[in-house]
Amino acid sequence: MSAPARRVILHVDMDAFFVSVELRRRPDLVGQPVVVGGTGPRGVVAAASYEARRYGVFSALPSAVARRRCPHAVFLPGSYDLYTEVSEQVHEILQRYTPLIEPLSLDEAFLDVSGATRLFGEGVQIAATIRRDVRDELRLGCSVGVAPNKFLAKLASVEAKPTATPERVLPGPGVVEVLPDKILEFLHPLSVSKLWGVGPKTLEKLERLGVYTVGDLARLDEPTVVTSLGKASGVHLLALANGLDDRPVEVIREAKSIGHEETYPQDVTVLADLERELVRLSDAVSSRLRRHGTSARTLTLKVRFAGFDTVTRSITLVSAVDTGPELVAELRPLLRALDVSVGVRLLGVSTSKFGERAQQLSLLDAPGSADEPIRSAAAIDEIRERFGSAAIGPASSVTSKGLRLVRKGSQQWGPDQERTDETGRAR
DNA sequence: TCACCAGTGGAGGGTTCG
DNA sequence: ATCACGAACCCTCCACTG
Repeated sequence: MSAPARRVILHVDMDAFFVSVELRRRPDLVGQPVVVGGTGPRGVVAAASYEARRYGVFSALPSAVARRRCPHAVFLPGSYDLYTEVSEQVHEILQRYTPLIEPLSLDEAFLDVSGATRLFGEGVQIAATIRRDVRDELRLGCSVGVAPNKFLAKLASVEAKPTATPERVLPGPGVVEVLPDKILEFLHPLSVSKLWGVGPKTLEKLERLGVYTVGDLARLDEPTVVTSLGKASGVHLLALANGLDDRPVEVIREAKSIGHEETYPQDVTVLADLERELVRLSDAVSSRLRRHGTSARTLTLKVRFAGFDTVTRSITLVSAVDTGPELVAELRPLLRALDVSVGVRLLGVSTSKFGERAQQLSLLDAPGSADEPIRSAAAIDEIRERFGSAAIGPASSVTSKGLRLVRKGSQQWGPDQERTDETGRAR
């Protein structure tokens, strides 16, 4: 019928978010290289100030490398709860301009402001207003991309950002718009690696086809691209290369998997220790499942060995489960089937294929029968709710030596300095 | 009985993103 | 010269069904 209305999409991206939040309470560090992230030898950088970026420090870089590149940088461990809180404050500001917000992470969001322009002005005007609000009210900087679709808005926000060269930090324009009639002009000169979905592996494949820029890709025919990249990825990337992206801004995205994984300060070689860790992880994941009011049919165990090679082992059940013991019962055999003698650096538990827990059909469900684990799990959840999540842990997460294998609390960017040697025993 | 086909779903691995 | 964590999505292989 009628042509689809032209969309106005914003991509809002906080500048060096975690670092900027820290600098609000450490004004003495403003202008210095500051790094937030894992502090241990196996940690990674979560965020780097633009001054640190001058030295080639960026997020996901191993902390050990970052230290070498920028020894005089200030390293901070990071406070995830605070970032979550500030992220919500940013979200509240965005809410003033549209309810159509799709958070991408703590520091990024898409906004569909197509219906807001009459009230608040054109896209760039809304973008500038948001930047002003965030700066004045939260003392934080952000960059905004404006475009007819999500993908172009994201590329535009990159152009809007400050840049760090070895010599200095250059402020960015803050807001960049890609006008509908300038799309290909903007897009085609860009390196194909800027496309959303083109990582190192895909880039290699594309370069084998002689593709270096987005324009090069746009000139290829679909069969060629599909043969090289597969059906789904090929079709999608080709559309992007032509500036086409009709994915809507999705306010609510249902989680499709819930999991938890941890890297250990030292490789674990003792199966019994890993089984204890399995109990801990299963307990944590099942608790989150219940908090989401769901249960899972597919359970996946992930093991990263000392040599960094990684395997997953999964099992799909007939009916969904949501308690720690149930997860452990299914996953332990999968763990035992692996040879862990080389050492394990990471263990993970993930759940997917969510569904309702199977109803108890039996007429014989006396107390102490099949639904008992459900009730005790609910009781544990209630205690955690009231006294904090550290209040209860499975008894088996305490080793025979009475030592917790891993600290409580979140392990967001890798293990801290190893602490098992407090006892004088490395192991 | 065999070969093939289409569809579905599980298992395992891989890639990408922030 | 080391490499986190959480999640989404994709691909390939395979078994099963009709």
